[in-house]
Amino acid sequence: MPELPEVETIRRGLATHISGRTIQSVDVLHPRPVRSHPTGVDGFRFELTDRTFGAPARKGKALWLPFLDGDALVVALRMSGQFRVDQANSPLVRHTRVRFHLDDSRELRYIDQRMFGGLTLSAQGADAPSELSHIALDPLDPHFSAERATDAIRRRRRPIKAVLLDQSIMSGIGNIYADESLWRAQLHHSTPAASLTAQQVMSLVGHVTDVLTEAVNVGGTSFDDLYVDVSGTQGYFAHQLAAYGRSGMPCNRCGTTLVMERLSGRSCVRCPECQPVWEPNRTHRGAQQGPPKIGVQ
DNA sequence: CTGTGGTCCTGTATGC
DNA sequence: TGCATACAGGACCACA
Repeated sequence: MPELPEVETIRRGLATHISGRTIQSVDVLHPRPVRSHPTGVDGFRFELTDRTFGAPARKGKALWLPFLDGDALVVALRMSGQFRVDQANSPLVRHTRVRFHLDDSRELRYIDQRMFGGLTLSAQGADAPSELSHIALDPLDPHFSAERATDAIRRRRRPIKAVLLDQSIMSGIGNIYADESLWRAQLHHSTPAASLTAQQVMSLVGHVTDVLTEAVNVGGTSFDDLYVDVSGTQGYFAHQLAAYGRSGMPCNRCGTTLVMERLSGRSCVRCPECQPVWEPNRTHRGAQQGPPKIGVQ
């Protein structure tokens, strides 16, 4: 569920609350989120105890919590994972799965309704966990290059939305911000990425960066309690969504009724007027001409 | 390299 | 009210 803005909001919350804190003990309330740990639930509890958190980090939607000893806890929140930092004796919210008892009479709690997510101990992963090496830079990373991302996107012939959702090309985007970015760029989700001009893709990458930045600034998008920050507070970007969740409502640009469609199982909301179906050989070059030349000088 | 569909889970909304 | 079905912010896998 959480996309980059939500994960970044969580990361910032954790940075202020758990950096420098030592884990005194661990309770695993459900084994599923710890399924990747080779020595099981008991091994996980034992190996996490007595470690001290450094500064939480993020790459796209992936989060990791470095320990001062050089290892890290890699977190995949997937659809419904979240963290809370609460007083040790405060009531547990529903679906609390793992509790880390800290040395300041508070607890870091991992909550996950659907449990698609999980926690993985990464050996020597404090700086750059190998588990995340396949994930590309996200648009808010200081080393991100819009030009390189544009080249990588235009090398694919798949539908542009599928490319946006592919975390190995450019990371951080999920279904919400993909629809928002495509609406801003006035592109249809099925348009083959390779059929777009460099200018169009540069513009799209710019819109992606803008949307993610604006969403981070208001704490992400909350529709319900499935996404809240580490204090339980909702984000406010839902009020600014132009496409996602607005099918049947008027387009903010032209007033046409937005429609919902599907692309390989994911819902897509678009404006039929502003984001028309892509036709080969209409305005831009066809995908059959092959990928653009890239990386030349 | 593509696209599709199933899978991991739980909960909610909708329709009959 | 009960029951069945579809769908949900993600990502991985097998398969064609």
